Amino acid sequence: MKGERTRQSILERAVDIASLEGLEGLTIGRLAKELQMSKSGLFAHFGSKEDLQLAAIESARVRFVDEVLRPALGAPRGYPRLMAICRAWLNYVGRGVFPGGCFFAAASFEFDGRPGAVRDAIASAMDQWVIALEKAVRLAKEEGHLDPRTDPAQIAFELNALFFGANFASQLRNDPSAIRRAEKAIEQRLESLRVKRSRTRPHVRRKTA
Amino acid sequence: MKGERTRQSILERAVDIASLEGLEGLTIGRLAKELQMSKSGLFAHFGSKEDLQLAAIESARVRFVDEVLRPALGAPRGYPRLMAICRAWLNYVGRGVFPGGCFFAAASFEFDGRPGAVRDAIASAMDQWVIALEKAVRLAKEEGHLDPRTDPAQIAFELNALFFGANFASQLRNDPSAIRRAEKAIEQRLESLRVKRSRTRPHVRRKTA
DNA sequence: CCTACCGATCGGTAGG
DNA sequence: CCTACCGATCGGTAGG
Repeated sequence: MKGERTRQSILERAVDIASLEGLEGLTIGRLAKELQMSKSGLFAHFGSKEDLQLAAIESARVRFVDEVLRPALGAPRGYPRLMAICRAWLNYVGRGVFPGGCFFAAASFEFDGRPGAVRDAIASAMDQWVIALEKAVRLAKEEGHLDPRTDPAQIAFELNALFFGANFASQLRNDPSAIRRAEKAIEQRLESLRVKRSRTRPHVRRKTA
Repeated sequence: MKGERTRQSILERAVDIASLEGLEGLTIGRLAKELQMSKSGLFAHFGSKEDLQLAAIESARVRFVDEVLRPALGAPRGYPRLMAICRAWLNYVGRGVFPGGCFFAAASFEFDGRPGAVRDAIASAMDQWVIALEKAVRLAKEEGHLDPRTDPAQIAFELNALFFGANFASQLRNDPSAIRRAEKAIEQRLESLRVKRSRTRPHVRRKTA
């Protein structure tokens, strides 16, 4: 369908603009002009500005999963996969997957003070991401690569915070050492939890409930 | 002067709105309506919207210093003062110093993709803050409270990242454990650098240049 | 001449 | 996907 191709090209541009200027700064008129379309022609693909924002969030989520998370999930389960996810994230900002840095960091801080469906969609996407991080930590623990006392939710919180810190320093401050600093902090934090010698039975336990 | 009082009350409201809806979401008409003033009456205090935004940033900076940084600087130099700053920051989000969480976190992520004077002012305010954090770490090192190999810029980066992570989790995800998680991460990180026994000469060195 | 506003309106653009 | 529009609101300024 040509309509679907047009819709996808609209959303790709919308996501790029929103990563730079925010989901509210994304206006129909501006988007139409950049795409050399009429406002109403563009708008025929979406019922409202809110629908466009929601579709852009979903489009950004798919791009993030395809470009960052999925490739990293190819690494061996446990510590290597966890580090692969972290390195993939740090790479993703500098690589320009979104031109304005992390779309979701920008969207999270833009909408955390507003109610509504857009905020809920951003919160849901971030929940999925943090849960994916927790899972990677939990698997590393279950593989016997991390200290059994490791709290996956705590470590996921800390990793996510360091990602935000890297995005901030590299986007606002243009600090070329931002990525290295975050990488160093992550390596040191995970190393502090690492179990060096391999256990006889790496799978310590399975969920009982 | 009555004019100055009016200007200050405009800026206080402007800062509160901007912490919730962003510095671009802050509109003259809305601000005037909330203050029960005419737009033009309000506008007489500022030359342009950009001037209003710049004045709001400065007002927010003064509020932050008065409410967060200055009180913490009363703590004894070194490790106690560093921890006081960190605890003051974590307290500041939940205490509602700004109704939408940290004004500067929101502003940083809003403007990191735009050029101009507003972005520059936000970047400058954040530089001052990160430099204050670095100084607190450096003083703790010089007092002999932290490992002499401690890199103040690295630790300031990590602390700031954890603050952003706490703001994110508490504002967007309404996670009641956000502050505790950040506090735990900070305590553990600083504890890992702490020198427990007091030295004979706590002031290890002064800058030679 | 000043300040601190007012009601009304400027040229443009928003979402629809 | 278009032209042709709407009610409203945008940042900003007129005269009084």
